[in-house]
Amino acid sequence: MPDFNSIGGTVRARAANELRDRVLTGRLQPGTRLDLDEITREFGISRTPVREALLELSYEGLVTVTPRSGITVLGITPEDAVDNFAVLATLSGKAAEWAATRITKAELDQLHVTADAVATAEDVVAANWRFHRAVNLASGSRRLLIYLRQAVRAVPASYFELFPEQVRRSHADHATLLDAIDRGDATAARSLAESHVLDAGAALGDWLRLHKS
Amino acid sequence: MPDFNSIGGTVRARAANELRDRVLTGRLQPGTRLDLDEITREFGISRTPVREALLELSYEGLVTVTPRSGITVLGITPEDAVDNFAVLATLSGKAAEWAATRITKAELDQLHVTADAVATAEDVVAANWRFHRAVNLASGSRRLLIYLRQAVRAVPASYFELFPEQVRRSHADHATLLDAIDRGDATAARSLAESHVLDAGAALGDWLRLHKS
DNA sequence: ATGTAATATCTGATATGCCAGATTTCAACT
DNA sequence: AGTTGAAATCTGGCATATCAGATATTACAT
Repeated sequence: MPDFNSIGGTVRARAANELRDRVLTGRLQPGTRLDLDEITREFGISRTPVREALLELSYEGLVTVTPRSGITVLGITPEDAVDNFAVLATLSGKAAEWAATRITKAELDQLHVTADAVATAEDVVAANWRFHRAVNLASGSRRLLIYLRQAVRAVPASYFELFPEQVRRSHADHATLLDAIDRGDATAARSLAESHVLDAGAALGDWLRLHKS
Repeated sequence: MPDFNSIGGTVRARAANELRDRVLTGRLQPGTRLDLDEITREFGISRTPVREALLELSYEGLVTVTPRSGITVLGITPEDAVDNFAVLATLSGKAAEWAATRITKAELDQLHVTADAVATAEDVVAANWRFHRAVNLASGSRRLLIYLRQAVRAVPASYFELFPEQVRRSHADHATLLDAIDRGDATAARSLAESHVLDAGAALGDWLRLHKS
């Protein structure tokens, strides 16, 4: 159990992260009724931050908050997780499309550096992350970034444990995507990015099928 | 000013709607610092629901809440609005794609009825709304619906005042989209839905350019 | 004058108490 | 036994007070 009173950030944010993780990993099963006061006691904090954390999760579609009635875990089924990854793929495609036309010279140079770093990085997952983030940022769309962030948050954290394999396998994808952005080929960039992320989603699907008890 | 204590729904939800509308219509300009207590006084409610409403807006990217420092309006520029519509178009495309393959017989029948209703409806905007909503629901993706809802919320309400024109003009689009779904042609459905919504976004762009003083 | 550190202040974050709508219980009635 | 409705209860919503981090101010030293 995390210590909600000594780490940085707001208490609400930490409660939200912890609860989100529990839902995404299935430790909180769909249909479970949540007791606000119980969470309050467990976390050793007051009701307000817990309540606000759960409201945040409700905006993300992970729980339902029925006014003066109760809070229920909606959860995320394996199908939901795959669906969510498909949406993430779609959004990533749009980001790459825009990046191809809107990217600045400076951003492009930096993107090349970031891409090269993936190959030699200690932490491949983190490096891969930075590459995709750089592409997304290059889209220059504040709105798109909002939706991307939310879609990423709904990916079960445990998936990333097997991600290194996936990252290495998809190394060539990055090169072709970067090339498309270099050429300013928006259509190709979109299509490449979308199928690239979709592949990662398929890997998640395989993993979930293997792990369903 | 709305009466926050007599209408239905939670006080927080009404405060959020009012504040969101003010941001989207530009009555609250980007960069404006918000005073929690001032809003509290204006709305005649306490700080908790106002605070939670603003947190909600922060998740939508409309304001930034800096812990123990201040709340600032991020707002949505005309470019953001068009971008947002493009994202909405992308998501709608995905919804149509899935609908084409996943729709049930019953849903398909109902969709035809809903589509026909647009032509004869009193309130074309609402009827058009129901059609698109029906397509989105037919996608069968809970996750996608979450993102669609959020993208729709970021569309300036005032845009819908000129929407009847737009709806009538795009009537033929619905027919071809419905046909694609009938045939189970996912690729066509996606492409048609996306460009259809994109057209509406272009109309919004034109309108914004005309109205920028 | 300028940089710096102590302090006053400002602002949201959190804790707590009370309230009201929703739900359940249970008893009176048919 | 089935139905209805009133009361008890359960649950989150809202109000309010206090707290703590961030920021601005000011006084002091250089």
